[in-house]
Amino acid sequence: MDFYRRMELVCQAIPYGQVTSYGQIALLCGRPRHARQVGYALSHHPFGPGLPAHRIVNSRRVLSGALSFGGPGIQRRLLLAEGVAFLPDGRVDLRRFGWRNSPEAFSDFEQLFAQQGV
DNA sequence: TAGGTGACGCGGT
DNA sequence: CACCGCGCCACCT
Repeated sequence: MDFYRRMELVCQAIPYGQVTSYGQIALLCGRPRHARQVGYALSHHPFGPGLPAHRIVNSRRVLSGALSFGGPGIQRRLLLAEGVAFLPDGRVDLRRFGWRNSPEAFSDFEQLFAQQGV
């Protein structure tokens, strides 16, 4: 499905050391209200290696997919390795590491999708 | 075809 | 804030 190919393009655009949410990925894919599908795809769809899925957290800033990275704490370790800091309660500090998308980002992705035929 | 299931999110309390 | 209910939607029985 095109949605998965769009997801791959968007996820690969998440900057090193930054974090975003399932809903934001869906939005950038041009599919509002598809946050659950992003989560579904990450756990079922065979994306190639190197897809930075660990940079995606839920809107509560919690690492909900811990068990899907091969064990508890793996996602946290990957993020710490790229310099992402956590709050005392264990949640991600989105204020400092959240991926901010400029309004132009949406049209930029639309252009990329068209160019890629998805 | 109908019903259940989530790596989710928002609005109300 | 935290907690809870409800809406969401592609997939899989």
